[in-house]
Amino acid sequence: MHSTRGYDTPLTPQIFHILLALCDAPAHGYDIQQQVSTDSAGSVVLSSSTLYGALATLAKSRLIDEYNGRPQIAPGKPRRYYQITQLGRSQLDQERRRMERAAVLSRQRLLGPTHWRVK
Amino acid sequence: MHSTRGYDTPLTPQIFHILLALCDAPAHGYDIQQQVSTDSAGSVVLSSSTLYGALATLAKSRLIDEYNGRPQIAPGKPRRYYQITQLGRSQLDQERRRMERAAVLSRQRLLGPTHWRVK
DNA sequence: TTCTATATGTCGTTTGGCGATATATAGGCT
DNA sequence: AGCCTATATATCGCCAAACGACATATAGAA
Repeated sequence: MHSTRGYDTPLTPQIFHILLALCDAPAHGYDIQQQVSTDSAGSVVLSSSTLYGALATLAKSRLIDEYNGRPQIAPGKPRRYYQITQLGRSQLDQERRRMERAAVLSRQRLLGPTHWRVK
Repeated sequence: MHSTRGYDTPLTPQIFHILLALCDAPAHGYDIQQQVSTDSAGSVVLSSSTLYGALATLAKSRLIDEYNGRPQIAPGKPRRYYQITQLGRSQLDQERRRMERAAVLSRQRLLGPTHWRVK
């Protein structure tokens, strides 16, 4: 019950980019969606179903915290804000290390060692 | 019909590492499993169900080709070998570019610009 | 002969990603 | 006023991906 195994080990590209988008400052859903697109140069485009589903799971596994922002001026639906936790940061950093390593390996193997060894 | 959407857009870490493992030379399943573990420094460990399932899907979407190797010496089950295709290489390279960009961004945001800007 | 490593596979379940759809507000254009 | 687009949040249901558990077979070392 309530397992909440939470996101662990390697993060999916989608989850990685959501956490990356929250790295500098808290944001609300729509902001995250835009940020992910620009961060990934258009290669990761989150549908709203993916986005809000992922945010709910991330909150349950405590990689992010959610809270209500005040509705701007007039009464209306309060925006929901999300911020990354310390746990979220460490997971993101772990994934960052894997990707850095993987990027180097794939660069060597795809482009050849010629591009690596200088002079 | 025949959709087989095939692996596109961003690759999952698992699929990425399988393609990476096949980058230098063709290999059989068990080799790939070992290679992925070492390539990822233990952060991606493929169960056999994930491995062979993914290999079947990759073959169907033509990112890899499969063929039977001769059973070594004595008669026995022929090993199944897998090799990456040109399409597979381009998909891997596309993902490599995304990861390189993402690695730089996350490094900056996690470690701060201090580590980036020199002097 | 027992144990471990090598080697390949299936089955059933859970989770993740996403298209379709719904709702609501704000601002600009005609 | 009527319409369009962007902003903003959310649910439902489908399908594919990931994985634990299990099954099987060979070869070599202890």
